[in-house]
Amino acid sequence: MERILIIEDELPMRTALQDVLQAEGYRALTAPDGESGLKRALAEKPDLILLDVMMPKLDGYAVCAELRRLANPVPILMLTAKGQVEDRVAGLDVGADDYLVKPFSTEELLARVRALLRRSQRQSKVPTLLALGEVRIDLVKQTAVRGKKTLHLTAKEFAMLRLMAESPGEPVSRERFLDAVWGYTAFPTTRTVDNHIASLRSKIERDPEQPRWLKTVHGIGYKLELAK
Amino acid sequence: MERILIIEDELPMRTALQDVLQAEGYRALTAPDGESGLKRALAEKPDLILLDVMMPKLDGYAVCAELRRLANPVPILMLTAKGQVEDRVAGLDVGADDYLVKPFSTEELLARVRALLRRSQRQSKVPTLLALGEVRIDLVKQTAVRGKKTLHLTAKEFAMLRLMAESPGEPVSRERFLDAVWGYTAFPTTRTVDNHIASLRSKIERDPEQPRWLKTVHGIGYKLELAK
DNA sequence: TTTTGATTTTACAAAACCATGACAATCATT
DNA sequence: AATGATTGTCATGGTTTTGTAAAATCAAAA
Repeated sequence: MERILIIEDELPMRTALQDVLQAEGYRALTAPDGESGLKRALAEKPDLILLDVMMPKLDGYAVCAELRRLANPVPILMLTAKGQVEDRVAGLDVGADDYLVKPFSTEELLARVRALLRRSQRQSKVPTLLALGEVRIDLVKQTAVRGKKTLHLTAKEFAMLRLMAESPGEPVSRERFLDAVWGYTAFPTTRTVDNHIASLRSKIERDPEQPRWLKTVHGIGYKLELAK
Repeated sequence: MERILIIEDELPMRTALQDVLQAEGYRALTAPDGESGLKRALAEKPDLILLDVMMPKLDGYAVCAELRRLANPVPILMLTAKGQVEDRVAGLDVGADDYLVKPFSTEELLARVRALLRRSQRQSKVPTLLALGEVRIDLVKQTAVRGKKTLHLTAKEFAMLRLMAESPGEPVSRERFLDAVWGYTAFPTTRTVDNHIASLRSKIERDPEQPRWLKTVHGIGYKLELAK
């Protein structure tokens, strides 16, 4: 699940943003001023930054400018006080990706957050086509076929495959499955992961009891073994 | 690399636009007024023009009108001052392709720039005509027929089809529908999307209960399956 | 204003999917 | 081989998601 850093000095606002984002399933990190925010941004590499303009010590422009000076491409959504044109120009100048003028609605915030995250996701490079014997899986279109017969996998199953495909051959722990696939707002037991794995195997393995691709790593979790 | 001509008299705005576009990997050309802008447009044949409305000498409308009079098909994105409705109408009247009301966000700007560039690129490659069995849909003219009978689709329905047709076979989430079709300032429920899909199906599917083209992707959203 | 059509909301049933716990099988270690 | 821990599997009940009709709302045109 995506991690979003909130840099905002006013406590009520900070808390409100945190709540909204967490309720939506994002992991929210916070910093109460520009200085610590900058540090945190560099240390934790969030997927997105919500950045207040008006702050003591280092203001939003300065944080943004410094991140860009360090060639950090993290998407930045600036939160500015009432629409002043200079604000906007200054924001664009220092490299913010989008702007939101206070007061704004929760929905509008979330829509912009989604849009920015989507944009940066599109640039990531995960293999989208898996070839497992005569089974072909398209992780983008979310389709799977065995020869000519289409296999029906569920959204969770695709998400699990996607996670394993990110690091082929490397074991993925049940905890990691839960964090990445289920997010931070749902808490099933690790047993649930096993069930989904079993279901996946019954669909993509020729002999589910002797899996060729979806291997168990005893004491750890599971891994996806690509052609070899 | 696409070349974008910025015709804008205010220096800070011009510079900001230039920076944003260059950061995004476009080549940005500039002109400080309508007269030189028009010359430059004709001389350098940019792939897109950002055109401010309010300018000394030749204003944006005049530039746009003149280009069109010369049968120049370059995509034009008009930049208009805050909420003057006449601006919009007038802009589209003289042949602009899209318009953006100041103040706007970087993300909005880039989204429209991308959309316009995509559209002009696609005009040669991907047909704007969808063939779904005996149903034919023209996404540009916004017309649809089943055999000889014309089907009446609404604006929202065309917009949804267009979004899905951009990435045939790939699932489009309800959030993405809402963000892309409804925008960042209107927030219907995700249920609304379903209703529009149902309506679309009833019009374009032979058997809406067993859709051949407009498929559900459980847990995600919908996708448009083109001929296979 | 009234009309008309589009859009959104609401509500509920149906379908698809998921989580859980029990127990069996397997594994790693002694 | 015995033991304790881990994993596989199944049935079951519950939850979420989706389809769709009907009502409410909205907006533009007449």
